[in-house]
Amino acid sequence: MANQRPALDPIFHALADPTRRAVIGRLMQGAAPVKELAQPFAMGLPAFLKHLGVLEAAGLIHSEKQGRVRTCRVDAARLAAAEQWLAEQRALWQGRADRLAAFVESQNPPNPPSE
Amino acid sequence: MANQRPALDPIFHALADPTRRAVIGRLMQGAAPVKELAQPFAMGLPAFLKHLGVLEAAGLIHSEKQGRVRTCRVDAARLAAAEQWLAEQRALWQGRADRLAAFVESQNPPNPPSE
DNA sequence: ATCATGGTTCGCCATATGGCAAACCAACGA
DNA sequence: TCGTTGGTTTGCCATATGGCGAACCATGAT
Repeated sequence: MANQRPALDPIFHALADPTRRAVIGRLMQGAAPVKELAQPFAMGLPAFLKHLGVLEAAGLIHSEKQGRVRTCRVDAARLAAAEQWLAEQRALWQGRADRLAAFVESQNPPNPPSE
Repeated sequence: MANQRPALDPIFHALADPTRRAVIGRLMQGAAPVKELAQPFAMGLPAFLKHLGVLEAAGLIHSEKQGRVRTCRVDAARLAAAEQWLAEQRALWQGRADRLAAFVESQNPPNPPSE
């Protein structure tokens, strides 16, 4: 389950777009063909296919074509890789000595350690 | 506490670069001036300052200048925003009907939701 | 006053990104 | 067979990104 570290660059890049995040959100609820995925968006198919290409290049989705319909599904493990990097950073931050001090002297906390 | 949802686009975009992620990782261990942050990288200062600008535009870091030294510190809450989005997606995925079915299939059958 | 240091700004360039329109291909369905 | 549907490919364009070098400030040290 703890798969090797995939390239984070393309993963984060793929997530840095609302269209692509929406596609992820949709696919998290189940696989779907391209047309259905594209339907909520105003852009044309070519532009949308580029987004799918970015997602697939990042390994966040896989697609399979049967007949003339291409069905896409998400690869949750790749998303987890991004989440894991973030969790690691947070662990670093939480382990900091000055945070401990700041927590102790919580007189006027403008940024409490609330995740 | 429940911070409002910052724009995810610039956050993920800022993270989609190894230089910027390294800066984050460095700053997670404590604040640092620009020169020290830039030192590990091969690029020139102008290019590096652009990276800092991207990070700061995303709200991931703040910087403050005293004398001629600019000191940067990280804003962990912004990172948490990205982490939270990912966690939400994972929750969606874990709640999926077909995943539930796959699990139930080997345990006991409460009620299979149709799709 | 002068000089070194730490940043900053300013053009400039190559490439990547995100979008379009239009033509095209491959499978259904009638 | 022929039209429709679902995707794909092919230019093409505007803007953004990531890097450079060089000139430029402002502060701290000598």
